[in-house]
Amino acid sequence: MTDASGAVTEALPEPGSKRRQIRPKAERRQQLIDATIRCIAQHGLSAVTMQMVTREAGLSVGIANLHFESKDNLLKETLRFVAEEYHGGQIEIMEGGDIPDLGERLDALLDFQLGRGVTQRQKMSVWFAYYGEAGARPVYQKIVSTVDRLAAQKLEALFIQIIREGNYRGVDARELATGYSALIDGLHLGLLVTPRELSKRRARAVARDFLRRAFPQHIR
Amino acid sequence: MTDASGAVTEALPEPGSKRRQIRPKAERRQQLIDATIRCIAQHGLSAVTMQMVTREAGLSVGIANLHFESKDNLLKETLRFVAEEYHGGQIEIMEGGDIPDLGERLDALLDFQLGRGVTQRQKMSVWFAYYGEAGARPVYQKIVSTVDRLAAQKLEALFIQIIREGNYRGVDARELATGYSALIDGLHLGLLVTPRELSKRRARAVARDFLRRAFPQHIR
DNA sequence: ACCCAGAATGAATGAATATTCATTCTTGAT
DNA sequence: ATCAAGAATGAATATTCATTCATTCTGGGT
Repeated sequence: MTDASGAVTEALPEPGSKRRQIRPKAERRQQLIDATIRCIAQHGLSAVTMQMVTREAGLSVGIANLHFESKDNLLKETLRFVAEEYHGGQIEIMEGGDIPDLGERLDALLDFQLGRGVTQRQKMSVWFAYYGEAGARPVYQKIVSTVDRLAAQKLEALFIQIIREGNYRGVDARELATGYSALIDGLHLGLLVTPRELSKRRARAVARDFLRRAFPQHIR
Repeated sequence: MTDASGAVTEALPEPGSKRRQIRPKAERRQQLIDATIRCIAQHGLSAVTMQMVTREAGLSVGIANLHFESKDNLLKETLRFVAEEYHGGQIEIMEGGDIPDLGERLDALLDFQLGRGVTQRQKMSVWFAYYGEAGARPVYQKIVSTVDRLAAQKLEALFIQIIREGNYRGVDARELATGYSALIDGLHLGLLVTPRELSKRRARAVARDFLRRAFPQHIR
């Protein structure tokens, strides 16, 4: 620390800084997972290399195998993170202690699912990159299924409440929940693959229409 | 050909046969594309190698670069084939000279989309493997968009006919078409990633429900 | 002031893989 | 029979990449 400017360089590691920083394991893991997400989004899952990820994270190659045992494991943990972030967010809204009105809660859910946070190309890319491999990799299926099932149950429970409150007839909560989830997934897909044909705005309109047709008293 | 059984071995190349067969270019290309589809379905896009594909096709490694210039190109052509097969099939049904009744035509479409042909894990796997990479690969986006747009137009046209025939009110054909397509994509995804939660049977019920809610006179 | 546990580095290693091309083989025409 | 065109082969090559590990560095504890 013979730096003329003194101790100011301590807090933030400057961009060009080559100084070796020692940080706790948990922090490095997250840093690497974040870098992995960006790499997958930009280059595609099949093009991601360890060198790429560690460079993106501003770290050396060896570190990835220090904190995760292997590339395989890093990819697995990255999927787990994205899956939990997405489904966790949904579940929190659906349990929704902070939004008593059921119609508003539905709207908040829609906002989360097709709003800025999730719809960012980055996250969508990652999501579908893994889906693409899921057919051949049971590990990925398992990670997604686990969180998926819980979210599906919460959605069904919410729909049951709404059906009771609105006294809707001839509507099966379970079937509707399956349909709504599939619709959202399909819209994400459209936003990712054919962004020219499907704007975020229109995607929200389509999803809202689906809900309005099922629960006319609750939506709009 | 000193084979005791005579000239019978001529027609079909037997499984264990090492005899070099010369076939026209178009046939070999298709053979390689078919093998690629099977490999992607079984091992995932990112694990597919040229050796794997050519072995699956029962051919030598050099041949892939003879008929396609590169692995990249083989993958591109495989996507084009799958996309055209899927969307081509849909479009044929939607134009449907052979099915005059519009409700029946919708049913036929649904059959095709969630029936045995398309829903086979193989085809779905391939489909979504590419979707996963599409975020990072404009080439894939372009191939899919091209056929997708045409299918979307045909679907919209069909819905317009149905809306007119049924005199349905407050229904936007374009929006409904977007929603239906997204729903089908989402259901395919569910069948692929969480087959335990979503049976083919239930997927069809969900899609049918969507259509019935929009066009009650035409569906069931 | 000194130490050392363990965090971080990156050159080296070895395995995997796309692509090439000299050679061999097949087929249909002559 | 013979031949030429071009289809098919697969050993060899060059590259890319995950993983290892001997070494260096950091920062909190004493």
